[in-house]
Amino acid sequence: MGLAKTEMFTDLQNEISLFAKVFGHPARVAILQHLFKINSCVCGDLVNEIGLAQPTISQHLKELKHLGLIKGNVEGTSVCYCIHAENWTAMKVVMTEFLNQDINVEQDCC
Amino acid sequence: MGLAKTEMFTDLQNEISLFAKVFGHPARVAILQHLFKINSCVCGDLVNEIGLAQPTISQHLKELKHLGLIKGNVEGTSVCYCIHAENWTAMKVVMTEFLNQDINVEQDCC
DNA sequence: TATATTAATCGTAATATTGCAATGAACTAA
DNA sequence: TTAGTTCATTGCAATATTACGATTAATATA
Repeated sequence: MGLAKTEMFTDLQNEISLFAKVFGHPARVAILQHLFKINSCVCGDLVNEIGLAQPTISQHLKELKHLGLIKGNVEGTSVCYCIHAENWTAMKVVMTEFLNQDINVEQDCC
Repeated sequence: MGLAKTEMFTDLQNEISLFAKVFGHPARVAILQHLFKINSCVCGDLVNEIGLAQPTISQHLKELKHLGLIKGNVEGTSVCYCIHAENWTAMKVVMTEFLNQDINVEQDCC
């Protein structure tokens, strides 16, 4: 099928999985790391930095933008992409809570 | 292609994306939450709890086990699955560092 | 031994993802 | 206007993922 049955899960479970999915490709991880590193970016830089073709980078940027983790401002012929700080923080709250589920658990069973 | 070009990324970038990918499906998120909640589990419970067919749950468990986030002990005819505490902690270190990239960044550019 | 239970595996269908060449759209500069 | 630059979109091929029915393997129980 290739199609997740999202209707049988909670909104939170679906939200977590959507954030995780966008981090589930090394190119998008690399793009985000680069944006954090230089704190401002245009797509051309990323093509040179990462090594995938321009349409491929553009597609990954689109997915990051769709989730709100980055924003892009047109500046002449180029586009300035950067992290969306508020949305990143909001995402971090959700993901951190998921990752920290283990803190109140006593012991594993087996 | 459907095939990530992992060779052009760092080990850390690939590691992050592999962890994220396994969280990129709500069923696996739900399985992990359930395992944390009851702190011990057999597959049959998960089938009832989550609502997907038994082979589907088994497949998701396999992926979680493959990454080391859960472990399964055979107990008679059933299998006791639980969180692999050490590996979960190790994963959390990697993912938390990735999520906290924003803490030392001054301001977004646009 | 025969039957039941539990979970893994196999096989397959449907859909999603990844990657890129080709093209297009928007702007800049000569 | 014409040519160049930059990035988005389209279209397609290759591969991955998701889901489940059917089956198998392993164990338990009558």
